[in-house]
Amino acid sequence: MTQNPHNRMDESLIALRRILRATELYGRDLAQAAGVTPAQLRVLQIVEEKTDPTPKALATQMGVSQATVTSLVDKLVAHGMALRRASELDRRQSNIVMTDKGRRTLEDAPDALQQRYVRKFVELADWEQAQLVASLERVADMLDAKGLDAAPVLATGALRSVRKPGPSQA
Amino acid sequence: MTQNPHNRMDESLIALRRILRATELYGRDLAQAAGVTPAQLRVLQIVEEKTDPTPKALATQMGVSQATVTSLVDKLVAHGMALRRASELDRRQSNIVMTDKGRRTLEDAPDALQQRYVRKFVELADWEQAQLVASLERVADMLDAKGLDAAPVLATGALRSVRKPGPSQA
DNA sequence: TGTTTTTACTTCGCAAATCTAATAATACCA
DNA sequence: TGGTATTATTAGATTTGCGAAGTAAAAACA
Repeated sequence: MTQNPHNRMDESLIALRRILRATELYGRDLAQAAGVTPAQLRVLQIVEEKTDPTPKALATQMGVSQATVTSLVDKLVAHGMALRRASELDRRQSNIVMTDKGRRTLEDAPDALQQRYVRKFVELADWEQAQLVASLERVADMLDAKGLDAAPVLATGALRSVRKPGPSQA
Repeated sequence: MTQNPHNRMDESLIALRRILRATELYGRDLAQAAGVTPAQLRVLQIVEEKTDPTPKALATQMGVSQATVTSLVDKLVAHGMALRRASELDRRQSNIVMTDKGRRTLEDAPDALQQRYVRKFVELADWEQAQLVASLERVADMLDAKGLDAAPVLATGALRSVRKPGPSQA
């Protein structure tokens, strides 16, 4: 019965790749619908969560350089979704503040991938949910995604353009 | 006992995000070590798998435009890892052929993420492996990564630079 | 056969995400 | 006070990726 271990290994890798790919593709659509790119959306999410963080804090949380944060924030500011407020405590710093428009974007945006997943997740039986969580955490550990305090939000944030995928798409 | 469903939802999303993130970060290191970027590496993998595919085939498989493939192949050719061979059957087409150097790169490269995962995977008990596969496939289905015939290879291929992450990295 | 359409690939220009390095302002420490 | 460290931005470079336009070859059609 039990199939050989090699098959299983491949199967798990394929499933992982599918997950990665799905997230990537959804990220594009999501960004397209919301008018912001995945990376920008991630900034909004963190701004919401941490309440007016500094660029430094954003960089740390996202695991990117400060220069990258500067450019992402630039775009959000240009879109009127966030603004920079000079810190009074430390004048080197600034705080990124979300505007109403930013908040609206954030509310509308994450629906694509996340809602779909959430919807299906809640349909699962109790034990199935538990099983899934256990498995996912196990895989995450195996991949050694050290203790990043990841927010409960899906969003690759590694995509480039905001357009539709390619021609192909079998 | 059974915790509330909201927690579990969050936990699963967090685990997913960790998986995504780990893959992304490993992709960078991997590419750095191998001298090719994740996207380029993916091309090499497909070239190996499908044996001298056309740019068109690569584009389809990867889900990107032909223009993108052209530029990726350009880089591999520049690195001496692949070359274009004019097709004799259809002179509009060309075949991407891997060089020895390309093959060597491919052999050395995937060790980072994949080996780590593989190593841990094989250590698992039989039933655990089965469980993991089932869970991953379930999640992939939930995310609706439609029938992409993903190769059993991990590689985000959505990263930009080849350098180390940012400064931070809590 | 000759014309039209389709297909394959490349070139070009552009946008986004990132990085490194440099710079300016400020904070902290001794 | 002077030197060092931190914060943010700017500048410049890469890489992935797209679409549009162009070219060449093959296929379809009349």
